Amino acid sequence: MTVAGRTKKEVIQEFRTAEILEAARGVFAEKGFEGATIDSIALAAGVAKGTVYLYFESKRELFLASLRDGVCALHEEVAAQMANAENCEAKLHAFIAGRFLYFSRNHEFFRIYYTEFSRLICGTASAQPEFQDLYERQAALLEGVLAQGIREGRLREFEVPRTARLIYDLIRTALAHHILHGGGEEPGKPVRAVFDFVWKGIGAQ
Amino acid sequence: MTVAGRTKKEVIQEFRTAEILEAARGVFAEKGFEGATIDSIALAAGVAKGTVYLYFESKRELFLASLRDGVCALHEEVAAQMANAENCEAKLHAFIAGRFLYFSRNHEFFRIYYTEFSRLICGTASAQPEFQDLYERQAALLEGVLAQGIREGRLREFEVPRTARLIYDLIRTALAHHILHGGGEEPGKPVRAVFDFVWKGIGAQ
DNA sequence: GAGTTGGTTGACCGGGTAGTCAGTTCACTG
DNA sequence: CAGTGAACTGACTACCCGGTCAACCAACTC
Repeated sequence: MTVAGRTKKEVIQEFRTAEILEAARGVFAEKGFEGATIDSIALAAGVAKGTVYLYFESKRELFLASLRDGVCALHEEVAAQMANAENCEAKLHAFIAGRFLYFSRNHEFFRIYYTEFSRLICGTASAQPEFQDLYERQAALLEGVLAQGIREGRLREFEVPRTARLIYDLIRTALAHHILHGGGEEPGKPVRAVFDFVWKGIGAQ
Repeated sequence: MTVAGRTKKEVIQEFRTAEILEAARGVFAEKGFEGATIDSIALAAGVAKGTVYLYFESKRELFLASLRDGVCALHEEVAAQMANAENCEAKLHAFIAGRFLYFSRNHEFFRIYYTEFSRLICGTASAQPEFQDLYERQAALLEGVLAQGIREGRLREFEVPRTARLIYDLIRTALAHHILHGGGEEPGKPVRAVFDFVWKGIGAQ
């Protein structure tokens, strides 16, 4: 029997998968990859440990799935907002503000995102190659804006890839402080601080 | 019997401590805290596992010791160089260049430093409270320069603590790329890139 | 060279967890 | 309502690793 083009089996699978993924996100966020146990994820999802292994091959695979999920959503949301912006200043602002907005709505995912990117830089990521891509897609978004800005004379001349990385990492760490220590401060202030810092630097005039 | 005011016992203890610490630094750098095992550290140091526990209370304590060591040396070196600089621009430059120089000479320590600071931000540090201090001492160094610069009209007005953190983290991530992916590029270039970015921002003029 | 002292060793213990699989449940079918 | 099998369970295995400690040297003393 099928409903709306999906068999019962598919519906159940989808439901369980989502249920386990959500639990995993919470536990991984709280405990980190090593600290999280499959038992605790199963408990949080309200299923037995064995069930987790019916839907995900291994702990690592489960972790990756929850990471991929979140990063793809982030990328799409930010890319859409940037597409709406007209000039490079607005696009850069959208890049920053979009991230702050997304993670304000996805607090717990931020911990996973942050630690995994730190590890990526360090070469100790659980997900080296699978994840390098996701990083580069985002960096490309930013590099495009910077290159455009220089062509248009709106930005001074600098090495684009290096600077894109600086900005990218700057946003990530600013986000870390906002999300993890910001005590619910609304994102307008840090967004402005980051944008001003990037745009104007700290020098007078 | 004593030689140069130190008993034989003290000499041996000092030697062993240094030997184990150095091995630990290498292994922690390569594998991270969880990935490193006391067995492998002992092997690298050329002693038995039990011996490690004669000189350090626990794995955690050993990790902390290797961390403290390096961070204190870094702090002193940078503080000294900043003291030599005259105006706030030179001091800021010394803060950046000093770090690049120190870690160019202490590659493997950087991995430990970097991951532990990332974790500190995340609240998953192995060394939360002991380490917060070290962070704050460094941040204070930077905040002092910024406050001075604003008073003197050399810097535009901004929130000092927030901006100090931005700069601090910016340097850390730039260092990460330089040390871990830079392929031995000499540090002059990234130092200039970071300094210019901080001082002038990316906007034209 | 027997005795003493103190640094060193590595087999062992206990606790913890990723992953497995034989057994159970239960919705659905004929 | 008996039969079937897909979904689920959780006790169990195999392994790993931090930390301990009784036994083992080796240097030094008398």
